[in-house]
Amino acid sequence: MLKLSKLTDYAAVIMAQIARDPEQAHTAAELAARVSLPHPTVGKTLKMLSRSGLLESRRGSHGGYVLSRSPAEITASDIIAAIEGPIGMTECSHADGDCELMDTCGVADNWQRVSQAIRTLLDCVTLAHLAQSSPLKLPVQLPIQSVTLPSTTGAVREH
Amino acid sequence: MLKLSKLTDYAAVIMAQIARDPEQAHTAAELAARVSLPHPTVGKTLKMLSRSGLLESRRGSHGGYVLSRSPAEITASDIIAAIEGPIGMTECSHADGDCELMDTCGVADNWQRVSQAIRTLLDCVTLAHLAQSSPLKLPVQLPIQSVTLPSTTGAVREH
DNA sequence: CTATATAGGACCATTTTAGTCCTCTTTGCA
DNA sequence: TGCAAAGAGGACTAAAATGGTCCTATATAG
Repeated sequence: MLKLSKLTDYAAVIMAQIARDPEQAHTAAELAARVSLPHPTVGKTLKMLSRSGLLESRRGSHGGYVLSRSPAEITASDIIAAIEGPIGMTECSHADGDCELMDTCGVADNWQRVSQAIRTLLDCVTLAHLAQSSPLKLPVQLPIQSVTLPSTTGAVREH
Repeated sequence: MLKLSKLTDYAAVIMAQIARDPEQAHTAAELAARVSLPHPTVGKTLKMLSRSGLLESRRGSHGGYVLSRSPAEITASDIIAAIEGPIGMTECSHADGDCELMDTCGVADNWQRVSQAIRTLLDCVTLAHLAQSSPLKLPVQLPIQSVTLPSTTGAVREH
């Protein structure tokens, strides 16, 4: 499924909420209510986002969370990485992994390129994009079909 | 991590093996040896690939598996979907999902577009690409930076 | 008829994930 | 100065997904 974990999903929703009202500090309780999710869970998510430097927190009464950068400077990659760690499709895709199948694998290199492409794609999607409702137009949608891939007879196949 | 499951990983490696010698039928035992993975696991993976129509199987002695189409006509999407089901980053990304957060979410639409972009990307990568060792050049790598995104001040951010 | 394959599914162990809770610290304000 | 409102950190548990094995049935070649 190549799916995000639930927490990552929550994180995106929460970040978008904050992004829509970036001036004020938001408490976990407030966000939990807005997003209809249990307080402890939202709290946990916020802590993770904060630890990764995507949010700044202020403790004590009148505390809460604020974005640490503008929504246009926070990417989908950032959010995903904050919750799930480095983005990569395979074990070996974030270096120094000691996959014992290296020899027999024969696929690693190209998987890594695919991983890289996905990362690049996610780097292009900002929180500002996610938060707004207007359609986000991604570069891969049409142009990709016309790009020349390294020839392997037939190559691109349309769906 | 946005990671493939181990089985999907195996599937890719196994498919690549077969693709490199597409004329012959390959048995689970043979492939297991080539790929240094336990026979039962390889068997299970092959069954899944076969059930999804990516491989044809022949039973009985001298049986085994063959690709059901040419390597250029089998995509990374196909392989992933065979093992993990439909590709999508979020619950709601493959329609009819009844996510109760629909209202409060406000992010769904754009996530779906991102999912779609990834799908498209994976549709462009064929088994032929994966199996060969020469570098696969994907369209998103450089061009994306120069593409105009729907304006949200600043938009693309480089890493 | 027998040896060699796959088909299908049951089953279990392990890991990952989600979610909760408790205690400690910081901060604003009466 | 003391209290209430917040976050920080981490321990813990329950549930689900994953990986892996095994068993029985079926097909096929010789």
